[in-house]
Order: sequence, then C-alpha cells, then structure tokens
Amino acid sequence: MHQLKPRDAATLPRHLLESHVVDLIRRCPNHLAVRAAHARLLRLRLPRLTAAFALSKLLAASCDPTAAAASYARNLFDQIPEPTAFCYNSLIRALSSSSPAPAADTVLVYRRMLRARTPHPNSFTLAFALKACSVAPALGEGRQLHSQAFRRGLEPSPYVQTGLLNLYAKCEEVALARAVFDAMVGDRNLAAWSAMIGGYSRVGMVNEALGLFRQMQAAGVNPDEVTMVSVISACAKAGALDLGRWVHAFIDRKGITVDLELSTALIDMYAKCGLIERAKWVFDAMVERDTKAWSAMIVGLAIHGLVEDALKFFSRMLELKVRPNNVTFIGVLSACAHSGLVNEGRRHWSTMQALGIRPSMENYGCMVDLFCRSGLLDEAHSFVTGMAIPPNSVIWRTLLVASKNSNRFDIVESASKRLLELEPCNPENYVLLSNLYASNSQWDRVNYMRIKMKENNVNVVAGCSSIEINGYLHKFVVSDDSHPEIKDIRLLLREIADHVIRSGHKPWTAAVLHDVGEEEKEVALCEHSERLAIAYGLLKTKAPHIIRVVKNLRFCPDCHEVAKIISKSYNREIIVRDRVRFHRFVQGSCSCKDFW
DNA sequence: GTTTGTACAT
Repeated sequence: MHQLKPRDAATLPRHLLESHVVDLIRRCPNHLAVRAAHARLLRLRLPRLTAAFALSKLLAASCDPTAAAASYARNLFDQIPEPTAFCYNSLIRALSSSSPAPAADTVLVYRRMLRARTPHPNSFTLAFALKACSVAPALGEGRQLHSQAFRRGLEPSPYVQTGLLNLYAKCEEVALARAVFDAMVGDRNLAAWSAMIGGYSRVGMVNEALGLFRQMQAAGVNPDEVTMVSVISACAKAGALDLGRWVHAFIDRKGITVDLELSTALIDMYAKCGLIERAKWVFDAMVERDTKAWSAMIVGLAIHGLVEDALKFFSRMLELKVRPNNVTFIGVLSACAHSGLVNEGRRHWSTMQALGIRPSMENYGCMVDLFCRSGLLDEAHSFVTGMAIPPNSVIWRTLLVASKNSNRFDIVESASKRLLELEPCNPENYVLLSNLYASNSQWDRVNYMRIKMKENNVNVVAGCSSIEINGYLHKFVVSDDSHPEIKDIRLLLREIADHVIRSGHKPWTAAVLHDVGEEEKEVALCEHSERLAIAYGLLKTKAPHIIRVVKNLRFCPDCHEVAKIISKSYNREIIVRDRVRFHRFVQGSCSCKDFW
C-alpha cells in the first residue's frame, strides 16, 4: 500500500481510505506512535465520515497506562460527533488502564452512555467497565455494573461473567466470586479458573486454591503460566514448601513457560517457604529481571536475616541500571532494620531520596522499625512526628510496642493516644494495650479494656500456626481442641514442658493477657498455636525432616525460647516463619540471634 | 476492540 497523500483523501473511495487508516493505526506500538499517526491523519484532511472513523480507531488504539493517554482518549472521544458503542467501549477501556480513578471515571462514562439513550451498552462495555473496577478495585461500582449486566440480559456473556468473577476476586469477596464461578458451569474458561484460584490465593485460602487447581485438571482444562503464578503464590502465602516444590515440578513436567512473572512468583515462594538458596537459583536462571524480580529476591534475603546478601543484590541491581522502587527499598530498609544496621539504613534512606523515590507509608514504617529495634526511641519519635504524610496506625503501633519494651512511658502515652484516635475499634490495639497494662499489673485497666471490647463487639485476631503434613495444611489456633489428634499433642506438650523445666527456663508469663494465677498462665503459654504446631510436627515426622511452621502473628517470646530447647533436646531442626521473618532453630540457638 | 499473573513496613 503506498503512502497516502492529501490528494488521495479527496479522490479515493471511502472503503479504500478506511483500510489505509486501519493499516496506519495498526502499526502503532505505543501512545507516541498513536499521536504521530493522528498527526498524519490530520494532515490528510479526510472527509467527514472517514475522519470520524479514524478517530474511533485511534481511540481504540489508545490504551497506554499513563494519565496523558487517558486525557488524550477523552479528547478524541469528544471530537466524535455520534459515538458508537465501539467508541464508548474504547474510551472505557482506555480509562480502565490509565485513569487515576478508573472505576469512578468509567461509571461516569457508562452513565453518560445511558443518558444518551443510544447506543446501548453491550457485553464489551460491561467487560471493560468491570475491568476498571477490578484494577481499582472498587466493589461498590462493580456491584452497580453487576446489576446493570443482569437487567440488560448481558450476564450470560462469558466475558462479562469472567469480568464479574475477577472483580469479586480482586475485592477479596471470595464467596461472591465463587457464586459467579459456580453459575458458569459449562463455559468455565481458562481465565475463569485462573481468576478463581487467584481469588482464593489472595485471601490465603490455600487448600481451596489448590483444591480448585486439582479440579481444574480433572475438568480437562490445561493451566497456563498465569494460572501457575496464582497457585505458586498460594504456596508462598501458606509457606507450604512441599506443595510448592510439587507445583514447580508440575510446571516443568507440563512444559509451562516460566516467564518473568512466574519466575518472580517462584523466587517469592522459595524465599517464603524457607529455601532461600533455591530462590537464588531461580533468580540466577532468569534471562531478564525487572524491578519486581529484584525486589522479590531482596525482600526474600531480608526475611532470612541475610542482610549482607540483600545489600549486595541491591548494589548489583543498581549497577545493572534496573530502577528500584518503593518496594525494593522496603526490602533494603527492612534488611537493615532486622540486623540493627542503623547507619546503613540511614544511608539507603538518603539513596532513596536521591533517586527521586517519594517514601511510601511502608518505607517510613521500615525506618521507624529500624530506629525502634536499635533502641533509638527519641530518634524514632521525632522521625514519626516529622513525617511528610500523616503516620498511620502501623507506625504508631511500632513506636508504642518499642517504647513499652524500653519503659519509655512518655512515648507510650502519646503513641497509644494517637493509635486509639486512628483506630478505636481495632482488636489488635485492645490486645496490645491490655498486655501493656497486664505487664504493669494494672488489672483494673485490663478489665476496662475487656469491657470495652465486649461493648464494641471486637473479636481478636487469633494467633494461627500451620504445618504441612503429607500435602495438607494443618492449622492450629491458641488453645485449639479441634484437631483430631489433640490428645497425643497434649501428651507431647507435657513431655516438652518437662524438658523446659529441666533446662532451667522460667516461663515468661508476662506474655499472657489475663490476670490469672501463675500456674494457669503457664498452661496458657503451652497452648500457643506455634507450640501446638511444632508439637504436631514432632509427632508426625522423624529426624532429619525439618519441622516447618508458619505463624500469622509474631513469635511469642516464650515459645521462641521453648523452640530453642526443643531443637536441642529432640535434636530436630525447626524453621518458623512468623509475620516478620524466619527463625531457624538448630541445637538450641536461633538464626535471628534473638534480635527482633 | 473483550476475560486470568508476581515483589509490600508492625
């Protein structure tokens, strides 16, 4: 096809002109190219109808994820005299990937379409608009669209259904997602299976995610690399190493492409399941590594307490000109915090500013943690009060816990006040403050907190630990009676208690909330979820099998001591992933060197 | 012109 001239625009028949336009726009790889094509089309002075056609094609080609692209798309749309459904759909699609508030903006366009009466929204409109609500994510707007889909009879479209499913999965509404998924019997496609598995994985319902993955295979649907990312990340969340290894072998066996995203998920999985060497191995095998891959690696090293490696990887990343972002610095700064490297942390904080990265709440959190763990309470406090954004509850809680541990009651006072202002109903705060009062034997205040909790109907997040035995995740909560083998576990706990006494360890009963007798406090400690899970591991496996436990909260200090004793008296290696990092117990000592 | 994916401070 020869280059189009303004002369052709006046002489060529419309269908030929249109095919020229299509050809020109098809070759646009990015937003700049779209603009260049637009400029060329303007110079051609196309006839009115062809010009409108060109605008709608440009609009469809314009979905670059930048704010500039969004306003460009709006501009194009406003120049189209009688926008077709295709035009509305293209605008919505462009906004969903590039607008700062995709859900709200999309709903506005959708309403505008309804007000215009014609054209009618179709399944494309709903699919694109739902996508915008999923990336936001915006449950309210999404539900409005769900009702629209129903009213307009567009619900049966597989694209609309997958869109709805994905919306609910992204909003962590697994029950709603599952309802859509269940209604899709017959036309569950790969995307639907993947979105549902991803939904379970996101909320940590690992057994459900893996169960659905098995069902998917039974249904004869072949998973792709996108599915596997969700399956692997479910294993990572749960710390389910054996399952993760099995899934990795499955990926190799099926010849599923291990691309950038899947490699990153594998690095994350091996790191979070305690095999940092294997994570490095996956990282080294990658042909291309982006910011997320580097960040996953650095964060992985950080949670293993391997600060030197983490910082080495970070320098290598900079040398290779891969741009770090906020998340990378979460890894770098938390590595410093977990090893007490205050000056190193300060240095990297400046590096971050020098690179023009505006600190996120999490980055501030890392610095506060860094100062707190090193006992620099005054520095932590002035850092918090000098933050460029208002500190959130996590920041105040970090400061509160640290100042409580260093008996800095001046800071305790102000931090707890701010914390309760920000989060009057968070159960975590009640527990924290109750513990604070309990450790000072202020039982009237403890009681007051307990009454407040009842009044506000606050339910405490229970400590929960899990251990994987034969491919199944066994979960324990504090004082859990529900496990079928609880009798044997209790017997073993008693035996452990004897070892603990013989080792000369005195239970740190201050960790127990209630104002009960010392003896009952000891019993309460013995029923902590991590201790139940470790005991169950001792019961069900033999040396040299490593006992691997994952806990949702931080390790109880007393249980940490007891784990050391168990590792020695039973000659077993125990690895516990708590909310913050890994603890590896060998022959009576822990890899965290008791620094936490 | 549709749909599914990864790193995140206590």
